[in-house]
Amino acid sequence: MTNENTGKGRVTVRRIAEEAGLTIGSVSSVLNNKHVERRISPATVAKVRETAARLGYMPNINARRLRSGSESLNTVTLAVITSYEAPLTLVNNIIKAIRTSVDQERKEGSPYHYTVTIEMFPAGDLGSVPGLLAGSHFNAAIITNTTPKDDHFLQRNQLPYPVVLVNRATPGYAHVYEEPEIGASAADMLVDAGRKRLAVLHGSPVTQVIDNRTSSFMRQVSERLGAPVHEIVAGTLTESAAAEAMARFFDGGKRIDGLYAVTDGMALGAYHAIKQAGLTIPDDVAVVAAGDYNFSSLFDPPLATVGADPREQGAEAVRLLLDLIHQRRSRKTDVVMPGNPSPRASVGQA
Amino acid sequence: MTNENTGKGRVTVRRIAEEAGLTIGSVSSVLNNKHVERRISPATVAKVRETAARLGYMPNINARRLRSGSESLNTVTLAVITSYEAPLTLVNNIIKAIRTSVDQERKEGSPYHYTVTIEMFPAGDLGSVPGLLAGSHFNAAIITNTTPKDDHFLQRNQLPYPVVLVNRATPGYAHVYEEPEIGASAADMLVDAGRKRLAVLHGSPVTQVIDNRTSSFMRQVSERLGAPVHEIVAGTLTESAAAEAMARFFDGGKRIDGLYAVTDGMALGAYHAIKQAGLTIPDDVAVVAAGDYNFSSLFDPPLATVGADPREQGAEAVRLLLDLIHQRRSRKTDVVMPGNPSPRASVGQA
DNA sequence: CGACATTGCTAAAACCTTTTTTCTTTAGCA
DNA sequence: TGCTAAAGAAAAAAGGTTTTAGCAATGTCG
Repeated sequence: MTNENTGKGRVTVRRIAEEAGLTIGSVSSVLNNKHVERRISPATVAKVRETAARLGYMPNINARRLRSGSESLNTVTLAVITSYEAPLTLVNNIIKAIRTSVDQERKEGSPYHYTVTIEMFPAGDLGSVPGLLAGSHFNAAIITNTTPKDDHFLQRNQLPYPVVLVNRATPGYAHVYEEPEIGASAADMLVDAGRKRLAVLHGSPVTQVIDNRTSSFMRQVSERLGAPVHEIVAGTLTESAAAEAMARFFDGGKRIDGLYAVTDGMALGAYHAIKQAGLTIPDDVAVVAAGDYNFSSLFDPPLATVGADPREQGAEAVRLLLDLIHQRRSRKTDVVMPGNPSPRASVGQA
Repeated sequence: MTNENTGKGRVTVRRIAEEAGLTIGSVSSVLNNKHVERRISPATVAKVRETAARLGYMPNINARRLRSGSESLNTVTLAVITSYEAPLTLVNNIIKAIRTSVDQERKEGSPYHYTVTIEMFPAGDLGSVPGLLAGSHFNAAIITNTTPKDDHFLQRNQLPYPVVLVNRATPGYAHVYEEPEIGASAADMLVDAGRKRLAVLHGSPVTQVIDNRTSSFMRQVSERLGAPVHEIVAGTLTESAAAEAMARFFDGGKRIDGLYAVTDGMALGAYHAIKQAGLTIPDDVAVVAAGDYNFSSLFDPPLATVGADPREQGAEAVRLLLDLIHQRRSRKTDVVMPGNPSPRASVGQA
């Protein structure tokens, strides 16, 4: 049984009321299971239920929340906005950080309720997020995994609500971003370990963060070695795409002794391809990656990383956003996350 | 500058209007940047802006969405509900599946707009999710990572809107769950490889899925070997907790030749501990895990898994939910995901 | 048999916005 | 001066829902 609502717009309580020959109020009482206290007769209850089911009634959540409860008065809607293609690990950390902070506030007696929504956009098309410009869908947002194109969009259109960008700095917004020189630190690790023939492994989408990691690495290598860097480009930022790209690279007969992967997930893929090619880490190829996961120390051999702790980064972004929302201007408006180098066995360090 | 709203309830446009000696309509025009077309004087614009900023105005999103746009008429709010403690990998897959399905529908001319919200609850306290019983916050939900306690809650309180449980089957709900016998398949893999001294590695929270994986493994081992199974319990379901628990186990002088990890992330932790202990995989210890990630084939050695593809599982849950929402009853109401065994090197198979 | 409850429903207010319509002032011009 | 036009702001309507107050008919009881 498909619903019988034939094109006359969405089914509302009013529509049900008309159809059933009743008042909006009575219908509402039944639909909210208040028919006992409101003394609605069983026959009426049945009729309303039947009609609602037949028409495929779906309540308008906005109207419902608007009307009911002082609770709605203090509801703040937060959006986490990310591109489709990017890995969700950072988003996870942000979501968890939001829920943690919010619960904390709650315990401290804040009257606010928070709702968290997720919006995704095709990389480069941030503008397609509904309600983004008007602010009609949320009160504040954390935006991440943007491409340079998206950042330009943000610069052209100043969003009229509190926003924290987890990304490269963009004028006019609060932001949290990892120290830009982590690619350089990675280069240092490899060069200091005596490696000469280096490669960088990256892929699409080329978000600002990825671009940053890549370019600072290449710049530093060029500065210290004066040698070119192999650029190995995977189709996506996934582990398996990384493995494939590396395998292709080795099949091409190319040889390197040091590799920088822009995410540690990609490094895992690279590990596999390297071992597959009969090479050892770090003796034949030293590997270092930017750290997104928190378990790269469990790789075999433990993976050297340089990078900001993504959990800390998520927490910092949320802290910033809540400060903006509550107009606590005492706090700073942007945060650079230090990229702690963790030299580990994959570059020959204990 | 903290906002000056002193406890008189939330700041609304009305409040701003009073404070500024204007009408609601004028205030609204300014706040929506319509002051040019609506011919509001610059002085008034400034006054409104100043007042809004001073009071810390935050628009009521529900009221805004209710009023503006036919778009709001066809908005469906979907919730993804999960426990805090559980890993978000399944949730990721669900979110991505939602966005994909929804875009697909969109292209096919569906008039609906979808909003996705995330709700989290402390494991065992599903009831604390706001709006859960009344359905006042969303039109439909996918609920996952529940504990047995949560499932009882769901059974006692039938939720008055479409719900898909990603979990063990619960009467009265549509559900997607992985084939219950995957623990048994894992046991078979280990026993068939000639392993006799087996252990299972799990941790909190003990969701239905985890419980299922564990108990079917133990049952099958007991049936086939008649021998007891070591139960190694990690603090959480994370990689590092798994590594620690395994290290403790080995430190206790215990010896095993086969291990079943309830998630492949935990298997990664176990790998590390096993190698740390000077043992090799699979010669000394064969390892098999239930597959949550999609890169376990890149582990060293490639990890044997039995498990449902989490991407497929997410997609299936979303398909089910949309069917329920649109009352397409032709489709089935529950789905059992087959647990495809992937024997790999970690159990001595190519 | 009149006061009073109970039943089952209707009517209307309220939630907070946005948008459209209407009204009042002021300015411009002949 | 008398009229029109423009500017600026007020007023009202609309959006879907829940809840409160109330009304008419019927039943109960002293």
